[in-house]
Amino acid sequence: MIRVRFAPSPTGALHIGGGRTALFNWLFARHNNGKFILRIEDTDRTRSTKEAVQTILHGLEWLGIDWDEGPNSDGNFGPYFQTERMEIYKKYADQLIKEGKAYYCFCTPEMLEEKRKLAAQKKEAPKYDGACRELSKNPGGPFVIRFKMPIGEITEVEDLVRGKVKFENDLLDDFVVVKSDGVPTYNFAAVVDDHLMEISHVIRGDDHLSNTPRQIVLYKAFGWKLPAFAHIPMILGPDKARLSKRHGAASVIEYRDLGYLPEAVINYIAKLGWGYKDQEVFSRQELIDLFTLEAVSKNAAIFDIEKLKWLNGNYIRTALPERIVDLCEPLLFDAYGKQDLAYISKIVRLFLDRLKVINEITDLTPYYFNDDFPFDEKAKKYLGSEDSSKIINTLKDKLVGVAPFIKDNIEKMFKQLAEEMKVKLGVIIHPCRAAVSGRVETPPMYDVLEVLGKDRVNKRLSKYPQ
RNA sequence: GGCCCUAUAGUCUAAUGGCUAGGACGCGACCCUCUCAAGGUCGAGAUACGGGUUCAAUCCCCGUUAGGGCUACCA
Repeated sequence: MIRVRFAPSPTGALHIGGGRTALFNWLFARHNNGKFILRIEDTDRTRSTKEAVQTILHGLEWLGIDWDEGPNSDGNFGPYFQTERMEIYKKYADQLIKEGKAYYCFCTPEMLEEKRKLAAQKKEAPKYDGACRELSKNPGGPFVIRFKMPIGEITEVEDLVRGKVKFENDLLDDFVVVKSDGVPTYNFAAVVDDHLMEISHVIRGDDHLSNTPRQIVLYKAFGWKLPAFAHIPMILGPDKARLSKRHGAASVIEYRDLGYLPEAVINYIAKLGWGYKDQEVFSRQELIDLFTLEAVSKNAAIFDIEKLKWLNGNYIRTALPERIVDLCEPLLFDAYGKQDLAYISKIVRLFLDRLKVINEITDLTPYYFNDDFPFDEKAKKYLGSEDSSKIINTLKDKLVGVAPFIKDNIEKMFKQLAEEMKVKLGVIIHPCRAAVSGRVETPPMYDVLEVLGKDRVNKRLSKYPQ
């Protein structure tokens, strides 16, 4: 049975990188008819919050990544919050102590900090010196539990993405497995949980590759079977530094709020570090069908917002128009007040080919809602001259006679007028566009006029000198 | 500092020990056209550097450089 897990620590919203780790795990599980488990690693009690748990859950839900076991959907391997598993960790820590594979360490953080500084000065590896390793007497006071790293051995990580990676145990510390407050550290809790939850494949970020030997050594100490490991490359910002808030929106939910569709975000992050032939656009089912760890790339990828935008525009164009209308509606209400829904629907449909991001809709549409919309400098150039005033006046007179006021009839009228005036269509349309929208860029003029309606159009054209 | 990972255009990637190194975003031009989009056609643009192995290296090996990660009583 394939069992994988996504194990975020709830210290903030679901990050793009976390979202992709979740996605790869989820795709791997779904592809193999396995289970996808969500485990909350909240052992950092100072930084973990309940709110963060909720935002992570919402982020996953928005992406459509559902979990078979985890918060709100219990399986047989819970609890799925690490803070609710404290007795379990204690039991296994005690076992290590009893077997002489771990020991109590009474060094204070201050002492350790001092030693680290000294080592740095002497340009030596800042590594725990094993002071408490063979303590005969208990000096009392607070203590941590350290793992007794087997020295003189090589620990090999067999990674599904990177191949074989070797580490010398001697370079690894006697790392802490239980903190002085009795809470296990990440490396210890993850191993205990992954074993107990029968995780078959550990798929996680590259940043954990260097931690893997520490975990393997624990598996060995317990005599447990190793899971398969797959370390996927990191996502970086444009400056090649680890993607973070500094680079703009870094959390999944922010992309929702910015006007991206979840399927676009899924498609984009799936392609970041994974690919299938020359294909760019994948449905969710295609991703499940085609995803394999073998096709995961080894190199870190830079998050490219432009490509995400392109994909998003793509999905907007292929989505059901009603859905896009629904997404635009609250934004337009917010910007321009409550509006007639049928009117909104007509407007949004004019912009389906023009939106890359849903939220752009408000900036594109002020002239549909206000008569004192802003005027571009370029648009002004089409107005004010004697010629343009004449054109607009003539146009206004002709428009009165167009009935019903629909684009086919409007088009006929424009073409007739152009012929009568012996000018090209553009000569009439450009000033008209400027007058009714204040812009030089709009959807096709006949559509715009129809949607605006005869009254509004007439009113706007009337503003110009007789 | 030590250890580990990575290296194909600005970005994401494909490819084989042997064709003009393929695709996508972005960029430019053109077509379409009432403008902007969308769509279509075309174009510029890459194997980090230096050594090997080989008849032949983007691919295999070594080194350098660059970037990233770990080196916490964070995860």
